[in-house]
Amino acid sequence: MNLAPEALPGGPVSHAIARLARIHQLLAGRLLRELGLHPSQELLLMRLWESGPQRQSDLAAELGTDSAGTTRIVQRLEAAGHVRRRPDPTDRRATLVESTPAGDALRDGVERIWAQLEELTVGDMSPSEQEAALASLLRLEENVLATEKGARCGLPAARRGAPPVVRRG
Amino acid sequence: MNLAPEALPGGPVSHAIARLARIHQLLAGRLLRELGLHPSQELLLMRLWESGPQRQSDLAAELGTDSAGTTRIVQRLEAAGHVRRRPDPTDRRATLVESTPAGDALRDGVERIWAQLEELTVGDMSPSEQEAALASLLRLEENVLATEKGARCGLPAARRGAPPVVRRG
DNA sequence: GTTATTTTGCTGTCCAGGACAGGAAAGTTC
DNA sequence: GAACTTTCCTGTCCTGGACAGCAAAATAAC
Repeated sequence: MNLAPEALPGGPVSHAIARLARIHQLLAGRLLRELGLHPSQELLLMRLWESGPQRQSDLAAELGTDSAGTTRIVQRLEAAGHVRRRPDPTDRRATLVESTPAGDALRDGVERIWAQLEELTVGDMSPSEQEAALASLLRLEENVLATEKGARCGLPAARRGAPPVVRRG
Repeated sequence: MNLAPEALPGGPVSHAIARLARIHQLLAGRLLRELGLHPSQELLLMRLWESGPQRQSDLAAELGTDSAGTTRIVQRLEAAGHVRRRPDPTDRRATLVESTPAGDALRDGVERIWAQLEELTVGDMSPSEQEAALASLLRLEENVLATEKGARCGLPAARRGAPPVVRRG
């Protein structure tokens, strides 16, 4: 735990991640709006396309939100006809969420958006540069994920005695 | 404009960015909550600490939000006493936003959070790995930023004839 | 078998924030 | 002086995060 190893000439990596995160999500969100999808809605749909019907609790875990938030995202997608719910035959508490044909119809558009984003992001980089960037990103993701999941080790368990200072604007 | 160069074995870089962005912002947001700051509030404060008093329009540009959103973020920070506004002597339309002593007092905590985040994110990486990751991140940020600013060239100018499909949950 | 506990999902509430429309005031251009 | 632009504000609508509370179903304990 070397808390201040040595300063990198380009600033902390976390700052670079944060800046890239913000700008990338901004851009992705704008592109996605063409399809009438909000980022969380698109993310949920992508999980369904990748892994088939999912229980809401699993979707919630993957989205990083609680069950309440997931419920509403699913409700909106359902109202739009992109998603359908059916009871889980093995557990009558649970509901399985699956993409409808109308939802599947969005897939081409979504993939086009991602291809566009990919071109804008790494279009001018050589294959080896792209691979290096990808390797770094995966490594960073792994680390953050380990913290997020395992957690409780180095983390001060945020949200304990944290007074909400800035409220009620 | 080679739109589909070759598939990388680890998936598109954009997907990796999106995943890292989401998980990193989630983690950063949780840590920040200890200080009672929301991500945008903290970002705005950091800009003030870095560059001194700023006009709201400049802050809006840096945050990527419009003037309305910036107004409210500033209002909340002002209500909490972290920020003060004073008229710009050179332009009576504009207001300069600056950090108050109470706002400055948050700086140590914020930097502690970032150091913690840095340790969790790159703590197990060698200096050369960190430098490589940073270089990749800066390169990606540069590309996305170029799209975001210059824009209008390859971008279909999102939000033109984009029907909001999923609403009114 | 009955009771307690946990899991799962829903609703309500509060808040932050993104986007849009509209408007007032100050500055700029003609 | 008139027209236009910039800067900021307000109001409105929507999404989403977080929390509390609740009902139904499943599981564990007795």
